[in-house]
Amino acid sequence: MAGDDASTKKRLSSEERRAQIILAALAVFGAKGYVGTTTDDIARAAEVSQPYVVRLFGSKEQLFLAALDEALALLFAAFERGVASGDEAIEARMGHEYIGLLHVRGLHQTLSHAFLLGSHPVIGPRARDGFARVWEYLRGIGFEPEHAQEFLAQGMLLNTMIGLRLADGHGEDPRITEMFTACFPTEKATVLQLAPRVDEPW
Amino acid sequence: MAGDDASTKKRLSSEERRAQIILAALAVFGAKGYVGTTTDDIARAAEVSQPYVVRLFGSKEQLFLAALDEALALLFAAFERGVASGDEAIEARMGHEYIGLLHVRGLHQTLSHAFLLGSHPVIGPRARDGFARVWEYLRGIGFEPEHAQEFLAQGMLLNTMIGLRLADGHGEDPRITEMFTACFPTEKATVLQLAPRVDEPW
DNA sequence: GACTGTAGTAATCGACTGATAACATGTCAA
DNA sequence: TTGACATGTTATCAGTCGATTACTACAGTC
Repeated sequence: MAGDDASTKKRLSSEERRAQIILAALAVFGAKGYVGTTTDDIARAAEVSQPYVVRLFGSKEQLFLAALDEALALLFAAFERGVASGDEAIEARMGHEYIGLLHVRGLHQTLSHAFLLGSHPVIGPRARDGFARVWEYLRGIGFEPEHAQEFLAQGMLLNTMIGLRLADGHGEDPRITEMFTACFPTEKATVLQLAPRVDEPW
Repeated sequence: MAGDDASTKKRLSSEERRAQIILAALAVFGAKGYVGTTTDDIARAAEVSQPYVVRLFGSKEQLFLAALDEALALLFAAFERGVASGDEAIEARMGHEYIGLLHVRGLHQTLSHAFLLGSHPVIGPRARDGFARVWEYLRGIGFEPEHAQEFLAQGMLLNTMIGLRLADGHGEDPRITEMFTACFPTEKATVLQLAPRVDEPW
């Protein structure tokens, strides 16, 4: 009951601090987008000063790239777990792992934002490569093109529902309730529990 | 060969001007996002002054809502055409119409951006309602929940590929080429021809 | 052919934001 | 202990942007 509360200012190694800031950046970039997020937003979320965020990563752009890399690394790690785990069909296992990534606040939405930045001279190429690597991975573990396409499509639909904060309409709007039931016949409770809500600051 | 070039400044009714600015807004908002777009960007695209854009719509936020409404209206009009037209399976007809909307520059991406603004106090609710209305429409014309979900998922995947400017990688990156072939077995040429490119200003 | 309402612009401003510079503080080896 | 480097902050600035104000000019009407 003492020692590690918010008021305790502890010095971290730059590596630890970078990792912490990247997680904060995923949450904020996910909620507000690349342009809509200020470096000060992220600094507050990570409980450091704004100039320190800029200095650790060089620029807001570089920070976003670091957050994108982290999101993709976590995504591939989840896929690996899906491949390794047992029982069900592989599509179902991978789907479960993808939903489980909702534990990482803002991950799906940061990916979505990156995927909408195709025109950006720096972020665009990186985002395209990340997406192509996902395709490559799915094909590599044996997905036929049609299955890879179907898996990606379902993933993009989940991303959209998360980014829209649709979970807030579940139980209020019958159309949305029906949608959740149709989209997540077995995982609905999990998604509703893990999905970010509109009233969250990020 | 005379009279209607760019240098000819013609006076329009406010209704006509609004319609013109909304089309410009779809293109620019689609390419740069809500926050990333300035009212001056849209004003230049529509060849009017920046203050006039603000005055006609009240605020940038209201302008985005108008652009979102227009995108949804065009979407439902396309769906109506898909329902009415002949021959193929209804899913295929609707899909063709959705791809045909690529003629409206920025439409798919503006929708995608709106769908990522779920946390926005004003835009979020409108975007959720728009999405729910799409679901409602699909169900209303006879789509079973599973088919509606599949149709939406494929649409979100198309949106993602467009927003990523993936078409630029076709022919260069074999992974991307394969993806297009898998995702658009019959419509690939159309999509590649109509898809916006990275080098477009918007 | 002046009157009047609508279309449209130029000038400007306050708030915000990413980045830089200068400074402060903690930690660890010798 | 002390130096020296890495961690971290305060102060500040130059550029940008949405919005407001004040002004101009065109078109139809009586």
